[in-house]
Amino acid sequence: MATAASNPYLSSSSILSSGSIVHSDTGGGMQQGSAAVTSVSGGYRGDPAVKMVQSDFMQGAMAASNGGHMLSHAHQWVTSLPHAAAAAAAAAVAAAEAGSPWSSSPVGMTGSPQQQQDVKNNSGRDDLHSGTALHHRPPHLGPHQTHAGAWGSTTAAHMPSLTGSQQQQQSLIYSQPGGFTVNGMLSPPGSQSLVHPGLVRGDTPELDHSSHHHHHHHQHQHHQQAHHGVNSHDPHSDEDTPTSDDLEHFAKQFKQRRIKLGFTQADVGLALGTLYGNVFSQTTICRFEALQLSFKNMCKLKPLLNKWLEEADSSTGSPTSIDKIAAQGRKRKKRTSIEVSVKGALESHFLKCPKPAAQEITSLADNLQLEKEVVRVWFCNRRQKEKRMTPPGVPQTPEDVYSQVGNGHFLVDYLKDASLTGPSEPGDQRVTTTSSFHQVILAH
DNA sequence: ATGCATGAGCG
DNA sequence: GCTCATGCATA
Repeated sequence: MATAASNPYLSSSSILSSGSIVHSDTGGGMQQGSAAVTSVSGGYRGDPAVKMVQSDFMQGAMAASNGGHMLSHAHQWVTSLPHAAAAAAAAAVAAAEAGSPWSSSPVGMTGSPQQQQDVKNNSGRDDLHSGTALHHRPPHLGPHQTHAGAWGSTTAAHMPSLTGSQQQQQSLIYSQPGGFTVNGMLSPPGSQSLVHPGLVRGDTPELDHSSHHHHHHHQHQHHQQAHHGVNSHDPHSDEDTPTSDDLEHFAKQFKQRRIKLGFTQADVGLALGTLYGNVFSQTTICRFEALQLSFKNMCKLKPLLNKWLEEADSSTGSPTSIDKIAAQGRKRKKRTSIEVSVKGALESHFLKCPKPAAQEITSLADNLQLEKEVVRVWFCNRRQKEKRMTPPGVPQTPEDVYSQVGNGHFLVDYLKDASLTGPSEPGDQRVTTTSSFHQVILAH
């Protein structure tokens, strides 16, 4: 079933029987002549070996260098227009529930009844501490360090300097809307009597991570540190603002510990919620470990994860009741799957112009037969991707594989360039930086 | 692990 | 409409 290509944000129109239909789409993996929206193949469900392909990046790069496609596909679904058929199912589901477009729907949803169990369910971990225990009871909690708002303020104070012109931040402070956990127990939204949000959050992770400072990094002396560059900053920035190396190291270590302890990324994300009231998804944890977040974001999460780490290995066996977080409510647009060939085209355009004007997007969308919105979002995501710490397609351990690229820490440098660009930076320099990076990759 | 999507802020 | 943080859905 094609996704609602012609009807993105659904119209509350048709009323279908719901669930079943929608399911056939994703579940069966069957598509009837949909265009770009269709998923290409269903190949390897669970084969870890094959999954690493950085198709997107590589393809794009190659396409660009070759001057087009690297693969000449016989299939040209791109041409077939999904239009009509598409929307039906999606619309139906939503319609059934509420008036609002993406209203939640207990039944149909987009096709996946389950939340997003990820890999975790299969991991041996479940067996270990079955049912219970993803969360460890914090041995200490309320008592110490009760700097209400310390988190936000502290962070806020430093961030601006390193973020430069564009990484304006928004939410440095989180407040947990629903239930949060105090001792590893989930408190219902209404009955969080024991501790008030402020207290929980007052647990400034910031200080935490610094106190936990591990042995320091190694070589690397090239360049300045990732942050303080343009701004008058305190020399000891090492304390509060981690360097790229710090982050890299931490991330690596974190992952290792996590695995050692038998937790999945999802577990951690959930635990963070119970510890701080900030739940994160497997995705985010994963990206953190892979350094695929912005420098700033990495800095923000580090303290939290560090805290979790401490909790995790300190409380060897004090499992507490576990809980699954509440389901999320709203409806989401069906994920559009873009054809490789189309991606290639988008990539080429991106290389030429990372920031196409609205009109250009429109024409592009027209040519590729994609929704304008899809194209727009694609570019947004693509740009965002450029800004991440670790460029796609790069092995996690540069030293091992691409050591020739200077000092093996080229990523760090890349990072610095990216997140450092002073206040006066237009913000497109990253592209330049990355471009050279691309070439480096291609060279191999 | 990652692609496409959502939404809050900020012009 | 962009940037950013974040995540559902998927490969």
